[in-house]
Amino acid sequence: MVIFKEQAITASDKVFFRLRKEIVDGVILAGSKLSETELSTNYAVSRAVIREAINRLEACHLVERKANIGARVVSLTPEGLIELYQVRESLEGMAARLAAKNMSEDEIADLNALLNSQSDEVKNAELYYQEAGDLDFHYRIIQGSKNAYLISMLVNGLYHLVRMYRVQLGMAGPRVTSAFDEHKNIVQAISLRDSELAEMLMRRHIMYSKNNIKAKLQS
Amino acid sequence: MVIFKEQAITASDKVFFRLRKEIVDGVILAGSKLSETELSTNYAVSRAVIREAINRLEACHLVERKANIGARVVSLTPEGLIELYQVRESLEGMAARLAAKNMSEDEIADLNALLNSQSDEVKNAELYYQEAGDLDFHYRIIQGSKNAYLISMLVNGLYHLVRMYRVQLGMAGPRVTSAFDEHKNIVQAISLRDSELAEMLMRRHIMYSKNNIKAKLQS
DNA sequence: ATTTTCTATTTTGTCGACAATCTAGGTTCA
DNA sequence: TGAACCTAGATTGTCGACAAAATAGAAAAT
Repeated sequence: MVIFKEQAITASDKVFFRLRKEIVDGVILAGSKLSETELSTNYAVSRAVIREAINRLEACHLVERKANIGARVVSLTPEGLIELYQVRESLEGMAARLAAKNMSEDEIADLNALLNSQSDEVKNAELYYQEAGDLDFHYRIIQGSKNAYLISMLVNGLYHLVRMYRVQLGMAGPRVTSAFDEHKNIVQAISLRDSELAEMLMRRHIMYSKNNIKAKLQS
Repeated sequence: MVIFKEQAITASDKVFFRLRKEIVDGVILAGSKLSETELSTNYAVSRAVIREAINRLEACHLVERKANIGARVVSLTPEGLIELYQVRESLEGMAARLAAKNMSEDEIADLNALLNSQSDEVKNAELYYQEAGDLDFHYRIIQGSKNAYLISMLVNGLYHLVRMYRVQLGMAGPRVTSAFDEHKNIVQAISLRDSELAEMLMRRHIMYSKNNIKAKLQS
């Protein structure tokens, strides 16, 4: 299990993490207004740290802010989802390409081990896979790219939005096993250091995932 | 000429734009420390707006901040340049693909007109092209993708860093004419609505550009 | 009745001051 | 001599208050 631990140092960090979690999980509703004064009283902290947290949330596209008016949690739309996955396809495709070049043999071995352990879960139909397992897989590829911008944009930026769509649209679909097979093929391409293939497979994988979630959205 | 006008509403906006410009242009040296108190006295503004501006600069990867320590302007390295162009290749490739699908006929006509006007400049060897003309071309493709995330990440995020590398490495190379031809081919692919080709050509174009700037870096 | 204008209230933007943390320099101890 | 430890100074983080702008509601005009 890849441990991606963000440690909160300042009060602003804590509030940022907390707000982000509540937005992703839908505790704070999509589209709702974020009042600085209200949050500062609720969280027992000054408005300055609330403002800083909101600014950071804006930077990862979780809230939209207008000058002199305020900040709102983004609302989830079919168009937004498609645009998000287009960017994912592009960035994670590149990540897979770079991972095939830059991952160490040890990291690749770990990735294979992860897949094997997940294989059992899939056989036992533990739906747990979709949520955490899928994220874990993608995180490792992204980290394996060794590209700081890529990692930052995806991990700190877009992935929370991806999770927000998933959580709030209630993803527990029947795509578990097929996604697992796609993961296996991607890892194989990386093991062979075939960067072209790795990129192509990853792009397809995300495309399928987009189609799946899109279908859910229309139902 | 595409007008991409950002209007400053708050004091924080003004300081952000100004700091960003000075960093990109090298007025504030790469790697140097940004002291909040010093900046607040120099710019005759409170520390709060300086902090907010610095946070925004961090979001577009122009400065790096450490808690309780401070913020430094990023330093330019060969590795950073390569990683930056890898992301550009990925994102702008996707932008070209989407532009081929989503640009209106009018927008494509404008793009062709832009290229024709630039053609004269290139013949007359007005080096002006490289700086503004190239940016203008790429901006239009990005906007033509109609993907809000893509636009935001590139225009608000990475492009200032790209310009920082260009400016501070003194780009005025002999790549003007060949880049122009590559632009022409990309536009042609877009005109034919051939999204696959448009993406591929854009990726190659950025790869060549990377190799060019990398060669400069080593000289 | 509808629209416009004005006013009161609320919300965001900015400021200066205080608290917490880090940095640098010197001192003490082995 | 060198390393660990303290102390003073400077820097960042946080706070509460004021200024400026936007919103909502009532009053006035058509």
